[in-house]
Amino acid sequence: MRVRLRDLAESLGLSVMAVSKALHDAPDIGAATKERVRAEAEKRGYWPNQAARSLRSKRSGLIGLLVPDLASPESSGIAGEILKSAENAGISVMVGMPGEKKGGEAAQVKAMMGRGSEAIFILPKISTEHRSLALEAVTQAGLPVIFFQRYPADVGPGRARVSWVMRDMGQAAQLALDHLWKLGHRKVTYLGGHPAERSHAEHWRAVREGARQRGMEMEGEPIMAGLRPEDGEREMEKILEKKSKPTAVICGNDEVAAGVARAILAAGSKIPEDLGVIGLGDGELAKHGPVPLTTIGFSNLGKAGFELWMTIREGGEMKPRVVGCELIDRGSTGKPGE
Amino acid sequence: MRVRLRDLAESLGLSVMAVSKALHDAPDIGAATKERVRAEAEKRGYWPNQAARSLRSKRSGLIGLLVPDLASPESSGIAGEILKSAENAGISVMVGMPGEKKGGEAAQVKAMMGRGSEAIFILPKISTEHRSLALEAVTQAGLPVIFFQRYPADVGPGRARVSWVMRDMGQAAQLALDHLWKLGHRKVTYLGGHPAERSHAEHWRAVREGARQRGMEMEGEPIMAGLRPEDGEREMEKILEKKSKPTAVICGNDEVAAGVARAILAAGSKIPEDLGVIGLGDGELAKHGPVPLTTIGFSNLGKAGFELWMTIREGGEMKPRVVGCELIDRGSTGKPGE
DNA sequence: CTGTTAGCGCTTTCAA
DNA sequence: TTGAAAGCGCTAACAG
Repeated sequence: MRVRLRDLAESLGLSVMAVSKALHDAPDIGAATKERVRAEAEKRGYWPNQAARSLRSKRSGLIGLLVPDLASPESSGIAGEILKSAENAGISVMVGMPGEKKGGEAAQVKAMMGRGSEAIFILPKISTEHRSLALEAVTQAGLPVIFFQRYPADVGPGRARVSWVMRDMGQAAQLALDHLWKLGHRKVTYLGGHPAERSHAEHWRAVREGARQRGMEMEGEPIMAGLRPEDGEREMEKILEKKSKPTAVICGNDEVAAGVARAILAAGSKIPEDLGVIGLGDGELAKHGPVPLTTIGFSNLGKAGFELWMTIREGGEMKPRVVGCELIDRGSTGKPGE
Repeated sequence: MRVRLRDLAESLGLSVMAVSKALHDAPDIGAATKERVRAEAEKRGYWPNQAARSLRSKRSGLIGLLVPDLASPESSGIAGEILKSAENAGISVMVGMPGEKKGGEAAQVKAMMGRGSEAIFILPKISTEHRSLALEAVTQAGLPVIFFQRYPADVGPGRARVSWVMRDMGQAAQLALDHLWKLGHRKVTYLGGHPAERSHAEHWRAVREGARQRGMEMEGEPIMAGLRPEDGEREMEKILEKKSKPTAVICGNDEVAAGVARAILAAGSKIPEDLGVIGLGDGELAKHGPVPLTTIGFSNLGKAGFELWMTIREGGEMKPRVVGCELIDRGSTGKPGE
């Protein structure tokens, strides 16, 4: 932290205020002066002390982002989208990854608010129960909160300054079913995720409804046994031992689908000839896992959330948003029994 | 930003200073007073304004982290390790992901310094040429910089306040070669990454040297054609068309190895019976890619870097560090020709 | 068009 | 063991 406004002011023979205004391109400063100031600032390598700035003014140009981890493609993907949007808008981001330590989330949120964050973005963990503590502190302080992908059960649209962006799981289900239906599949199994997880429950429900409407048979109960590849692998092994088998498996995410694919190949069956697999998310494993996966890709959730906040910041509405999706055919689905 | 020290002071009938000291557990405040202050702070939900604090004191408890992206398992992994270490130490982290925009890096670094960052952590992009600009600004400000994984060519240990943590690529090469040698492989191919990339060049060099020492034959030129799965896939297809083939392929990272594995399977060959594959990094694709990969796992680089900084912060040396590795056998290697 | 005054919330320094 | 004074670098509000 070297050069201050005062240093510039002194060497230019101006007041601190004039320099500040010039750098902010205020309308009441002469063009010639502005130019002189800018040149000097450039020459001496000035950059503003944001701590001092946000102590004084309301806008800090800083947001806080809470992530559960960065290992899963889901969270690192969304986090990356947010960081990119933030850079384009000239906004800085503090990132916190609270561990299991009790009160860790609240502590991180307080640190973010203490540094002047204008909003808190939260990528919740799957279990969203104990979220409320952190949320309490934030909303009490009057900061807007944006949730991504899921949100705790106890917040409703009535709650002050809380909003969220979600993926359209209903559309995702329809796309998958349409695709399979057109190929000729009439019997499918659902292999999903965490039942307490609203978006996954919704996905499953939409698949079941959509299948019923089309007159498609759902083989077996929905299997909600986790979202990791090993979960998919384990459950698929069980399915393969049964007499009655589906012709395709709709998965709750790409990781489960990767595990499913591995189990199918390990059993000596072929994809898509013997069994079709369809993922969700278009992540790394959909492209480079056991087989290239037909999957559902969503449009940019992080960007949508960031834009939602920008709207709110300018006084706009807090209405939650839903982003759409498209089917990406990589050949892990085909006509059944071919 | 609600309750201030002043508010606490007023309701407790103390001075602002007494409250500040009590919360900092200063030695010159009575135990009873401390307790009263803490209780009140808790009750009213006080948390400090860090902007004001770092305006006054030297230690801000904030660091800046620059990442090239979060999509690759490499960068998101290290970033996650850093965030976790930071949480444990009660340090906040600003994260920037500069895009291609010119001057983006420098701008982000300035924003970090402007908010009082005590250090800048950099996960460089593969091409480290134009790094110097950002670096210039930081070192000029006297902040320590820690590089992860690679560092620009123009910084040496002589340079003030710059250090780095690296992976021991030599050891990684030795582990891979030992493993293959013991299994009976006598002819291997190297399929690596970016030649301008110091650590990958070093890996390749160590593999070549190690092979020579053991009397192992290197089949073909080292192939440095990229680090993505599609690069590995494409190059492996070429190798498979040749007459003279190796019995195992040593890859520059897990992603390349995943591509290699896919090409081998696509050609109808078996892993490890027809061809062994060995990765590097123990990432997601090593566990859940086309086949489970035998690979080299490194110990926690992010943590090592964070600890290096903590040492420096307490006045310790800036000596760069190197972290070790171990072989993880997941069965993509076996006896040749079996 | 440019400058002055005041003060954001905290901590450093020094006095009581 | 506690408190008063001063000021970190910046900007809102108002004068000139």
